[in-house]
Amino acid sequence: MRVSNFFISTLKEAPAEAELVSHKLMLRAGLIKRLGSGLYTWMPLGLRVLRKVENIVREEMDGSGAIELLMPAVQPAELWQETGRWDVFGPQMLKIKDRHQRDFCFGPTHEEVITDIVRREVKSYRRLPLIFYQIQTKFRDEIRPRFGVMRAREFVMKDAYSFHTGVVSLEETYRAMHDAYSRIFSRLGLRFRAVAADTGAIGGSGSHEFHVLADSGEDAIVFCPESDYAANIEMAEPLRPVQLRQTSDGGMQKIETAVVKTCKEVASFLNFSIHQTVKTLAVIANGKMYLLLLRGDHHLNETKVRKIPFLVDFRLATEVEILAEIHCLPGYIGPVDLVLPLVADHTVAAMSNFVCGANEEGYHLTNVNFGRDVKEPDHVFDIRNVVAGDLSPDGRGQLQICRGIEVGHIFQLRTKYSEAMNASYLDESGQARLIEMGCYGIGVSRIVAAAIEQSYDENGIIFSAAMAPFQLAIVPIGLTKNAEVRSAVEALYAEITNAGIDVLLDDRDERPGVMFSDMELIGIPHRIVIGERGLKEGSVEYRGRRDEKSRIVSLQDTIDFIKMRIGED
RNA sequence: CGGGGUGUAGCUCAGCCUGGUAGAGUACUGCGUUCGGGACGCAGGAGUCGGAGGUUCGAAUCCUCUCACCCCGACCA
Repeated sequence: MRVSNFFISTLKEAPAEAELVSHKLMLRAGLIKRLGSGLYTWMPLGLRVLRKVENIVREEMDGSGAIELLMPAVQPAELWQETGRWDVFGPQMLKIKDRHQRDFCFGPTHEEVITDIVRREVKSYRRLPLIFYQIQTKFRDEIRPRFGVMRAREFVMKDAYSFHTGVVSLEETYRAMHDAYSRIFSRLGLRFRAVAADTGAIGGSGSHEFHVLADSGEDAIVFCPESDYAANIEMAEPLRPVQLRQTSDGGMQKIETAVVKTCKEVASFLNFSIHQTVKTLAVIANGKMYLLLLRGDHHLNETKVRKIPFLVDFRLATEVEILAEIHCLPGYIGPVDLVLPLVADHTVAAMSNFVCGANEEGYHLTNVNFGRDVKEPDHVFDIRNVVAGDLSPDGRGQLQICRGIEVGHIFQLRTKYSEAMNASYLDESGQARLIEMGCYGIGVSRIVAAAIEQSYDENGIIFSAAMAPFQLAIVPIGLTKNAEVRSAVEALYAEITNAGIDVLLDDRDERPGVMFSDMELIGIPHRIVIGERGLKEGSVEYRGRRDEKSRIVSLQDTIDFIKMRIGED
């Protein structure tokens, strides 16, 4: 491709709207253009990158036995009403009406449509298992779209759905998808990690998220360097404490702490470690108040709490409710002398001689012990987020936490949709059975942003060979003025094109600095410079995008050298 | 949805406080000089100052409303 026949539009300065590195670079390199909040045009250069990602995804899906189809982006409301998700999905779903005032949505996902297809098409166990997938534009009306295509409202997703006669077959395909995803992200040159994930309302037995590792990631992921344990922070469980309580001789004491409220403040005010403080959260579930007990430095994990049967619909109590029930302001609540049910985190249940609120404004209690000063917790659960240093649940080391960008998610759906939509097959004995299902998503457009987030320098994007819009840039010096340069460039360009290498020839009449900067900004992995100076010696210059310096290559060897360099990617 | 901020040329921004003919850099067009890391000179095109209403002889500037965009938050006492 010649630049003169293509379209590149780079910017020296990033538009003010962009915050994240990848967002800035994608705009500066002219990969994307913003149309509205969370709506982006993929410019020709960006589209090439997107297509490379799509094709790798497609190859690996095809190679895993998945069959591509393409479903409509616009879906009738009736299907969503069947599964109850028309209301459940909420404001994230873009609902639209046609001219007859019939309800539709712009598909945020396609479980309903594909299940509808399969229930009509598949009647016999002989047709199963089946895996369908598509690569398609989705729309989710995000609360706050941000970071360019990272969290856009309209985005490209690969979504796959599998159908099975039983769990064994489902688990087999689930593993095959897990492996395919690992191959996809490896081929794309990404540093990633698969982590156990919460199945949420969908339920089912298994779910994994695939995260590209990046400090700017929106998700916290927990892993154990000593073992292969890795989980989303929603899911990760610390090993339960085994140490026994050691009740001291000293009795409980009430101490004036005045305006000091948070555990951190109280700990430093009383000169205790924050590890000796307990914070008490008043929550309401089913119209009843409960007290959740956490160690001062720990954070409540809402997902875990909602898995406790009587706290499924919990919410934090309001100040008014707390005043009515405990007669004290938030900040000074404690479990002592209250009849409310106590739900303690495992860590708290093993604590002794701790500090907590005195249920009186301006006062806290020290040296508090379960069984002596306060009743034993009514319930003990894991209700907190793990922190770095917690022991891994497999007992094989300390957990660490890092940031990730979720680019893939696989689910064992089981029969949630087949049941709601009555998708069944006849087994060998002629009996109707529900189809077991799995679903598997990849955020194709998000991958582009995530990859940049993971690989850039002060000059711009550094694309892996697999994702780069072009493999090689040819930058001629003096193309229009020097006939020798022109003929050498044309000859090499023809040769490289014939060799099937994706090459971009910068045939603009620009100064060299402009061309160098642009080719670096857009992240092309390899570059050849041809100028009068080198041609006199019968040589050209080569430089890899990550290289410190150029190296001289003889003109005759150029094609072989390039093939070799690209082959190393 | 709550809080904060910003809307002036394709992009980055000044001008607004203290009302008086709309600016710079960059990008773009033409000519010339340059030509191995985002050149220089001269000339030029380009903005109903987000929109509506109001105050005023006069509004980018003051007031009211509205829209868009960005950031933070949306339960962690």
